[in-house]
Amino acid sequence: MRKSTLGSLIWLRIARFTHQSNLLSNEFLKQFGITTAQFDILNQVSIYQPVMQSELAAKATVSEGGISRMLTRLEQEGYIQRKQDWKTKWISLTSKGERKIQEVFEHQLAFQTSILNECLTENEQKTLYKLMTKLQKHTEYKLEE
Amino acid sequence: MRKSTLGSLIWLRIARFTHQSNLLSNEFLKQFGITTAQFDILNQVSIYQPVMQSELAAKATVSEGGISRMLTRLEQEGYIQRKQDWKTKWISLTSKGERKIQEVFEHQLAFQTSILNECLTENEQKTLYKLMTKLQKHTEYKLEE
DNA sequence: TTTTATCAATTGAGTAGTAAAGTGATAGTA
DNA sequence: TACTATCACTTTACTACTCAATTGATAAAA
Repeated sequence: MRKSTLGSLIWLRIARFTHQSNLLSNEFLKQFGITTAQFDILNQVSIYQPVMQSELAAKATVSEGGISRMLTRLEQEGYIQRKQDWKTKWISLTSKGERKIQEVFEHQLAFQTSILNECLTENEQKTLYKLMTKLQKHTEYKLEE
Repeated sequence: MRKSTLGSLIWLRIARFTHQSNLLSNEFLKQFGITTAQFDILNQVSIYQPVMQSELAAKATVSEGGISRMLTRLEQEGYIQRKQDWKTKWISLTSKGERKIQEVFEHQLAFQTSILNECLTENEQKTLYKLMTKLQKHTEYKLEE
């Protein structure tokens, strides 16, 4: 039918996993009234706050337009605040956002950990982590070119 | 700061890789006048044609509403055709779609293969493929529950 | 001083994903 | 015959992503 290479098969597997895990994650996060994308942004903010929008966009590998709109929504819902300082808006979590991210993070962690533990041994996980790190760093480098 | 498990770190790595590889793929596919999502659908159609919409949605793990709109666009651009047979629409590629998918597939294959080859040895790729397959099959099973 | 460049953020148009409600034809049942 | 269920698909309303054009303020140059 159609010839493939090991590389393209890996690519396909990862794509499938990601798609499916996103469905699972979204379903899981629904109980917290938050989407996967929103969780990612809140998580980044909690790590780097106070952070300017453009920097946050780069950290989350999202376009500036995208971050602008997401933050507008997150601000409306009271999870983050934007402090305008000259032309820069400094983003940080509100206490509501702080509480939300803490709560979700605990559950999310348990959820992801259990899925991995259910199908891979600790050694396998170590190997997978090592290989995925190599691969991810490489695409990161490719993107910067 | 924030505690993590091996499982959650793997999850994060894969998410990052996927996000970045999507950016790369989209950029790459732009020269063929097609998006990543469209390529995925055309690829599935080429494998399973003639296929009904709902089945295609399941194969691509996309909602029925989503597939409906995507197919409308792909039909407008002349890549696929929908033949109504009672209440079912049978999807297949036009010759234009057939040519496009062939052309893109060759390049896409070379592109993905080279990225993997640039950072992992053949043995590492074999291991990664094995581990990712385990993980993906597991989430697939989880989704069906 | 006025003009121009630059920079951070926003906005507009387009694609893509979801859930949920709506369509329209057929099949089964009262 | 009429009523209801079901099924495949479409539509609507929403979030989220892209790129490209725009805004608005300040810094640098004429």
